[in-house]
Amino acid sequence: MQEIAEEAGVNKALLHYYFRNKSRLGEAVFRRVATGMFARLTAILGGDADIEIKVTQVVETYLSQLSKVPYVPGYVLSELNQHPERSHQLLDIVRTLRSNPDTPDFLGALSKQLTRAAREGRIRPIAPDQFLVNLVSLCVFPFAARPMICAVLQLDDRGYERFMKQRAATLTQFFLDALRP
Amino acid sequence: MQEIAEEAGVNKALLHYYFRNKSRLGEAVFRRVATGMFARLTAILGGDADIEIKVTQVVETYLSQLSKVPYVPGYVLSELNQHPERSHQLLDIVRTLRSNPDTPDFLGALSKQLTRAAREGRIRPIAPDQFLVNLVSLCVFPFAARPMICAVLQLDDRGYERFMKQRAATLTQFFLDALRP
DNA sequence: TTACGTATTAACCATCTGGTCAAATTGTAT
DNA sequence: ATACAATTTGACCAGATGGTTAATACGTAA
Repeated sequence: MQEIAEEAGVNKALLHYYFRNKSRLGEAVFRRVATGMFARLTAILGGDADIEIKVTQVVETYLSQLSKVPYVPGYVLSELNQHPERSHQLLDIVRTLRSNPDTPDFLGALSKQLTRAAREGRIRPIAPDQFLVNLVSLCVFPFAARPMICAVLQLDDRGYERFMKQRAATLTQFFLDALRP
Repeated sequence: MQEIAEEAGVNKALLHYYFRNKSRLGEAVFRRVATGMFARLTAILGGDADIEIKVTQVVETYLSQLSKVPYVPGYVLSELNQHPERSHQLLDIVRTLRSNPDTPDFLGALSKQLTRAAREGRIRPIAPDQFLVNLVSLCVFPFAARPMICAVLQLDDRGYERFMKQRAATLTQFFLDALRP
């Protein structure tokens, strides 16, 4: 709390005045960050664009958005793994996202879209859950695991940057290739 | 330290006797866990099996191995994101893995294998870095992000279990489909 | 100006935490 | 049995940490 107060140029007691205690402050931060991380995803997937368009948009949005706040995935994952109560909060966030904007049931919409496209022979059949997790894994993991990737691939900062640039150029095609019938 | 000592059924001072201080203890734990996480990966990828076989083996090995210690990815990622010094340690671990066993330069081997298979028209061309990160993302992320997945997909423990079972049955094919020429 | 609610701070407290040390216990070679 | 090193412990300490409170500064409507 002391550290945070200093960083904010403010007295420690003021933090308690606004957030009551440390765990509530942590909750508020998590809520804000996690919401930002999921908002655009559900918005895109809940829309009515073609599945190929959606994939393209998700990849581009995530890679460019997270490039600006690369610490987000690592933070959210750490938080989720270390404080079980965050799971409930995330559930709440997802529920809010689902009701508030114009994305009533993005998972249901996605599901129908996938089965229809498969029936028409435009893509291979795939369970919507697996589709979603595959897509998000490929986009988010490289940010959360940056130090791991740099170590294994022996990249410095510039090397990682190059790697991510190449990724932005190839990931969409990779994913769509996997869906090809 | 107190908590750890109790869990180990031992006096707190004994931990300091063996590990000197908390950060060294953390280092030792990280070293052991991270080594276990990467050993099999480099062993498989450094071998001389066909690329399709390697993919199959990595997926199967990771999904079954991590199912037994599902906290590992989350722990390693958290550790890496919160303590920058872990990056150096991981680099050290990777270096050790690379020299000790019979996997001298698994990345170079993989690279040659991929370009050759692409030249022969057996797979699409793909950069080895992207290949590796794609594969690991798809395997590891679902463990690290379990709470996230459960929240978004609204799964309870049994639902997650079903999801991972289905994943084990479909992931290899998904990845190989992406490589199809 | 006064009055009053909001915002902000300094000082303080209880507790927790990592770490140390001297003493005690155990193992073992002679 | 003795000597000596390795192991294990209880007691203690200094500093850090989350949290509280009473007092002060600030904005603003009457």
